[in-house]
Amino acid sequence: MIGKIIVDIPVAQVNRPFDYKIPKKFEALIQVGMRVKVPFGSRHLLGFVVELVDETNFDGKLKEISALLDYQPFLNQELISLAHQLAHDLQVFEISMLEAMLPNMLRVKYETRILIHDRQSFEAEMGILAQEAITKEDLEAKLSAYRIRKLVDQGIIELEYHVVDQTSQKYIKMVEPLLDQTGYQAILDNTPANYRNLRALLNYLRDVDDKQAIPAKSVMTDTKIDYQVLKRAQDKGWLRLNQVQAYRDPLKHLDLERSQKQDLKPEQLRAYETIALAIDTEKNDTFLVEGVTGSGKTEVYLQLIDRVVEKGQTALLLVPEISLTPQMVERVVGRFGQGVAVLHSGLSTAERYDEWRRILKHEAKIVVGARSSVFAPLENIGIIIMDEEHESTYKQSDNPRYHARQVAKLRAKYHHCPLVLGSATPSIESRTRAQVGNYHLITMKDRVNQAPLPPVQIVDMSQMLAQETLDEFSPLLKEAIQTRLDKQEQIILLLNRRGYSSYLMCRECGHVIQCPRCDISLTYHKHDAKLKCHYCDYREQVPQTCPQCGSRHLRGHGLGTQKVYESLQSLFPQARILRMDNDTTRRKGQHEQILNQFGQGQADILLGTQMIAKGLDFEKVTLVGVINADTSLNLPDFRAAEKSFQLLTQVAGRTGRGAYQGQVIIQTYNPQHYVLHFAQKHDYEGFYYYEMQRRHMAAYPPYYFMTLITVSSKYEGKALRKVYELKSQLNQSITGTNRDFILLGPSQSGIAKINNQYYFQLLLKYKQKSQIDQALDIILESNQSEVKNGIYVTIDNDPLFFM
DNA sequence: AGCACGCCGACT
DNA sequence: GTCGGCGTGCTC
Repeated sequence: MIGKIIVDIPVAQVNRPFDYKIPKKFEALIQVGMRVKVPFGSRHLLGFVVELVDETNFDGKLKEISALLDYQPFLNQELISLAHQLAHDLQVFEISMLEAMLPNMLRVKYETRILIHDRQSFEAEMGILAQEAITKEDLEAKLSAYRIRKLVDQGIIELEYHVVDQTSQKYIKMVEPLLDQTGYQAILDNTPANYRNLRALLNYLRDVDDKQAIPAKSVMTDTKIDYQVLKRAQDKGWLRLNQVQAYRDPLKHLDLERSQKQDLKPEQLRAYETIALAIDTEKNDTFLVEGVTGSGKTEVYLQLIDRVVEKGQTALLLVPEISLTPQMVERVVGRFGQGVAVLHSGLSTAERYDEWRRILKHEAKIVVGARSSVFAPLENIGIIIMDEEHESTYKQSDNPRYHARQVAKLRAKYHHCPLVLGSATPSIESRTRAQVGNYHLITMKDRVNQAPLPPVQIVDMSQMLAQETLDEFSPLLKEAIQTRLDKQEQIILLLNRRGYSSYLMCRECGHVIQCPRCDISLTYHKHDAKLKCHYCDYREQVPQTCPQCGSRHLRGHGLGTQKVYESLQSLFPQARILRMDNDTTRRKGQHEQILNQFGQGQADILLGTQMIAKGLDFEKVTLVGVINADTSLNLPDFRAAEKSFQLLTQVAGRTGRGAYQGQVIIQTYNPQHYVLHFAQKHDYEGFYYYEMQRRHMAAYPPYYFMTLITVSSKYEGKALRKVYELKSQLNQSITGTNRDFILLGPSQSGIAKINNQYYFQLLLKYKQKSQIDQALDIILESNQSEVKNGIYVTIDNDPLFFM
């Protein structure tokens, strides 16, 4: 028996399976997906079994697997194959993909221990008496590598390589009563009064309601007896003590209020039935559910999951991290009880590991979680649902840069099950797939509570300049705030502060200078007073006056929450204001705490960055104000419009949820911008068609695929040399075979220098991924040698963020 | 990634 | 002859 093993070294040279002999004693136990310890070169490493075969092509002497680290595999065949596929698609090493799938607890540590065989010679060499345990570091500090090797050769010491597994399980002891009420009473009657402890225990056992196992700990505290007494009781045959694996149950504090099925409204019912048909027929269809905020998508999801579970299958519900609020979790757990595993970033590594094990043991049939739970080891999946599918948090921002949607698609295909993508504002890419018929489009236009979407007013802030009142609040917004304060209703104020790069805007006409080639904003570089394009490296001098209206009021734009908070306080001294941004939510749980405070009416105004736009549902909020819509509109990113539209639509959806009529006010220097025009009318479809024209004209996704290649180094010259080298390399290897291909750059990254590293990038636009795959693989491989020179190259297919 | 192996130069 | 410092290439 031969095992094909991927070893734990993320480099190109060993990015393939290695064959190992399986010793007889492991043959019955070993399975694909297990972690094993293997000798590799002169050390021992962790490896993953990816295949078990009978023959090898290797014409050397095979080594043997030295240990199994798991009793059962943590990854099944599906996930092993998925890792292989994704490693290829994402241009990462297979081992990186495998490790990204697993809970961190399954990572191992490597330790080198030193065994001293000839203590006398060793002490003579060291010049001191050897301590009991000497570490490799101690040794290396004292002796040169040459000397150490000599000692090993002479057999004076031996280096022992260990792979240290970190998994731990929590066990608790349970007491299982073996007799019934009369049985215990009978024994009690025959037990003398001086056996105080035994009598206490018998009393306790007699009165236990049902004869289910009870944690030994609670028996002991309730009866004030110790463990020895329980042992004696076991010997007498009164009870049985069991060791049971305990889970660190992250849900145990939740007060589970059983939530009931709600009746579906006609639109919901239609969506439900369409998708249910795919569940029943096990059809791998993708549905894009385009439903306005409040259209009751979640209820549809829950009922679909219910149907899947009834059918004996499992379900995966993906939500953005930020939506994974206690309310959301409660809603799902409340409906399905303990059969739900919840995976979110708030879990400790141990808790995550426990949830993972519950899934493996089929104790959890429904998984709710953020991005990485797309790898949950569910079997026989009947539906995968991805809520808020447009959210950029579904894409991992560092290697492996997978998008949960891409993974979900592969898994749904494997399981022959439907994939449901839900959003009020679908990503342009997904909406396009629906347009061309790859996805089934299901639209939900009605709000469940029949409330109309709130009216949106747009305020032109450039008018403010004339009035010499350069503060952040227009008269209209001020007045609207005052009205709500008087009526004791609540207000949400959005301060748009995404992105770190600055741009230049005319404060009189709102004009922002664009790249003539790329149709995105130019970025303002202070140090050399230039405007630069981050896609194609177009540059120009910063103009003195606005090219559109001639005004001299050109400014970089950016407002801090603190500053706005202070203005707000001085304008409305009586108002109770809560601030929510990265500073005030850094600590765990602060985010929820602020929301709870606001929900309980402990504040009048919630002022915050994008994070307040998501998923809040507060009935008394009747005013939403967007203080500066421009920031996100002018990001140097071709998706700036799309992101802005999503943000504005989302934040507008925070009002008018209850019985009260809502109102939305958006302040901007660009009142004529098409995004605002469509956002005002809550017109996603209109926005979609307009945006598609723009993408078409400027050759952006979904008309072209994009890949971003970033080169970084401590030395500017090295990075520059490399990036030009890559450019000519790419031009050579691709242009010949495929003319439908655009290579932009090199350009400086938005933040040219972070952590003393210089960043440069190339942007590839192309029509067919297969035609650039090879070129990218070559880059990945050659890049290996460059790491030694301090040059780093990263490849990001379909980048969501441009620095 | 580590580590062995081999070649070279420096120093007892 | 002994030691240490690199560049190269391999790991089932």
